[in-house]
Amino acid sequence: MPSDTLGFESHDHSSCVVAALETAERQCKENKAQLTPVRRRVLEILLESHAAMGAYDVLARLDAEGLGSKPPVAYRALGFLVEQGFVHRIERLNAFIACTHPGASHDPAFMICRECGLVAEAQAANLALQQAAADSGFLLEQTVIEAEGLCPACQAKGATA
Amino acid sequence: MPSDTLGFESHDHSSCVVAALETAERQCKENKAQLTPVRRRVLEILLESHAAMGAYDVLARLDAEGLGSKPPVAYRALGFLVEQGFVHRIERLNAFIACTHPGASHDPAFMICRECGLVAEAQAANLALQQAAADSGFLLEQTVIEAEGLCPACQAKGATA
DNA sequence: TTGTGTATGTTATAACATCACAAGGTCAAA
DNA sequence: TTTGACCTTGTGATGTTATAACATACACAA
Repeated sequence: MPSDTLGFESHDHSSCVVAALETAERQCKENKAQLTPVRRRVLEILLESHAAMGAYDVLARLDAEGLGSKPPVAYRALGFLVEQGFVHRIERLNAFIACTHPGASHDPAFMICRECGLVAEAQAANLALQQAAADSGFLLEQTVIEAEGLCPACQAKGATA
Repeated sequence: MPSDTLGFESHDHSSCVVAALETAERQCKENKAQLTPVRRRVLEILLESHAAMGAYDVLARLDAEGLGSKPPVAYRALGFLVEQGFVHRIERLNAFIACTHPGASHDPAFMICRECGLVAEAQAANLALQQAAADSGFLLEQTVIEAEGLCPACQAKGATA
């Protein structure tokens, strides 16, 4: 039973991958969206590591497997997965990460370790921001919340720079 | 007395520019940092419009004025201004914007109008995120909070797409 | 069988960002 | 006054991220 870290805690990774893929399959069926081989494979690749990956890293994997070699292939698949909510884009890193709880309601926040690159997903709606938006009449459609800092492991290692 | 919008409300723009420049000058003196001509001009350019500008837009202005034509010139000046806290980077837009209240304590949040591109800066510390970080042992150093939606004016215009 | 919609393949290019090295300027220690 | 340390700028080359535009293929229904 292999294990990895997620949300800075260890978890059963193989079952988490399987569950995420099943959820994606089910939700695509419901939405009449097609989880094609490329799209499915990209989701698998992102699920393998819970770290954020750049589009070109994903593309390199696809290329090695003969699934496509040109940027649009990766960007289209990633775009689809983001649309469906299976993958999130991390603006700060220009990178993508598989969603930790697909299907669940979504206003995700991310904690990014600047030392090891691990990214944890949290639910953290920003009430103060919602208040500020309401006060100024701004119609809030989507929010990006990304925190950078040190994960517990890297703090323990005494990393500072 | 010219006026422009900021935070989606109108304000006295010329006095706001002057005040921001004065604050920058003062703070640089205190920090023994040099507000060189290029750096000062970049800050002025960003202050002119309260919209976010890309590094290459800024560079085009510098080039037109004979202050530099190569990307590093713009990126260095912007990097300096961000470091000093006079300018913020908007990750979502890969763009930069002059700080609305330089000198004040900073954990800024931004509201970005997807229709007209106007950006308002708000103070909106995310308590839920701080709680989540504390719970998981993550040391939170910096947070990016960027909301996208429609500003009051664009809502009034009936913009939807 | 033809049209329509969705997905993919491919070329080219746009947009954003940094590296590496040279050159000038200021200022203080020698 | 010179030397060296440090900061800033100039510049060419390159690296990285992302999309436009157009062609092709395939599936399914009219």
